[in-house]
Amino acid sequence: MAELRTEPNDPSAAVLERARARYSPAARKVVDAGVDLFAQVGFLATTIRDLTRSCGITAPSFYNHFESKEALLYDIVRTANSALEQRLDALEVDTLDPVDALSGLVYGLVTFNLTHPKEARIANREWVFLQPAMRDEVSTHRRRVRSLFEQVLASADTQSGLLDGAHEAVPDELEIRLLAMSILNLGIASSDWYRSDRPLTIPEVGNAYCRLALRMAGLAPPAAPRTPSPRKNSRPRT
Amino acid sequence: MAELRTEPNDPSAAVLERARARYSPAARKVVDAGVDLFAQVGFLATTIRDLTRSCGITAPSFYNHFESKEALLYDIVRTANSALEQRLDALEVDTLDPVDALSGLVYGLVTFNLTHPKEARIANREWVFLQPAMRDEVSTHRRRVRSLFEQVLASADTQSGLLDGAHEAVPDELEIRLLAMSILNLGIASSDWYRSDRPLTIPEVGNAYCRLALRMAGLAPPAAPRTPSPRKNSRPRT
DNA sequence: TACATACGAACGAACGCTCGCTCGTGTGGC
DNA sequence: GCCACACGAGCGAGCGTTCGTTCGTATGTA
Repeated sequence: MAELRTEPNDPSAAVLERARARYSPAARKVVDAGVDLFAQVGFLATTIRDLTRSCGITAPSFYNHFESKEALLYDIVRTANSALEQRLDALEVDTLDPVDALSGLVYGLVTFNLTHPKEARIANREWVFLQPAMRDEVSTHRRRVRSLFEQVLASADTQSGLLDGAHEAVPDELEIRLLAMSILNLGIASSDWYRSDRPLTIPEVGNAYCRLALRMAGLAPPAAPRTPSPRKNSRPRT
Repeated sequence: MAELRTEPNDPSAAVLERARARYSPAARKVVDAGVDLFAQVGFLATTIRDLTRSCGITAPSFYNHFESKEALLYDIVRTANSALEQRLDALEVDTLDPVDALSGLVYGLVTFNLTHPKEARIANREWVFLQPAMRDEVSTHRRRVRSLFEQVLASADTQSGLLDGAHEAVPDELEIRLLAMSILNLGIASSDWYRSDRPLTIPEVGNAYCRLALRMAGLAPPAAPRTPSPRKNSRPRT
């Protein structure tokens, strides 16, 4: 079970904040500007001069804080990735039943992406511009997260046979990977349309995506939704 | 109903091919190189010199065929968009029941993206680098496609009340938009993992995504899948 | 208190390079 | 003879980055 966490609401926010404490105040400004610009116009379209202008220094001063433009991207991506990974690992999904495990993963993923939409966008879309060595490391992290989802979906399948892949030509293993990729993409897409000034709160959207993911996995009835069971403190209900 | 179509399998391939007939052989080579490179490394990371080198001409010769690098991107994006739109419009979804309509849209979207993965990737990811005027036009096309999905999902909801949004704080309209965005993203994601040398054929994947979308919309039972009804010629079953 | 030292952080100037793109010219097939 | 299409040369602009230097402040020592 996962009742050990102390943060009541969003542990990843604390993780992300702590990771940023290692920057000096000046470097922190640079990182913030990088997060803004990389998320808004992309890594390639962002110039050092754009970046430094938006935080009140000149281009050369950038290199007092980071080795290169790419090093800044790497810092941002790695920080976001490990914050998400810590959050999902803390769920200890292998101790939960499939419904709670999948719900927890989706809720954690979606609320992370909505709470830190810029960091999430960069981690999801811009990491491909890193050099192969760094990119491979990032790739490993992403694969680890994906395998969390696949593991839960596989155990949901073997434990209760709820997936309906058997009636088609699609093997279970591929159906599971397809499902995992799709659900992960939901989380990425969520931050594309969500705006914090909308009528929905982040927990509400998180729960909506949980129901959606359960339906996708065949773990929830479509027309007569099951009454939600009492939830862990990490996944508040509305 | 939609029994008027003549192409038995993939009408969008014909549409795309016809659209390319307007290019001279030399220009066609340039377009092909652009499709390859824009899809592989992105519009910004592709240089005119990369592009022309890969099709055997020099950089200046490029401008005998296209006004600018951006004009080439615009051509590619617009062609792909209108091919997809023609394909989905031809379904005449408003004459179908919700299950067939949603299945047809998802099947059309997914098989289009898998048949033309490079064009789809460009149309989905690179169009943002166009100037505002062109981008707005592309935006309109994309909104039109999205509204096709929203319209089908809305009619599915009002006709049969299958969506379970009512039991939560999420209004139906937002639930529908969330669903539409999610299903559209499935199609985009599909071309990220599908490789044609895999054991699955494109129609198989298309049907897998159909079942997934139906589950997402609450239009199919999760554990005991409904036996598929006889299908239109535009959506072959395995 | 007073001075020497060290350091974080900023700067202007400029480097080498590549970008998208243009110009004037050559040339081969209808 | 013409014209579509290729070419080499080269443009101005902007890129990421480096360099040498300065400024202000904190700290340690006498």
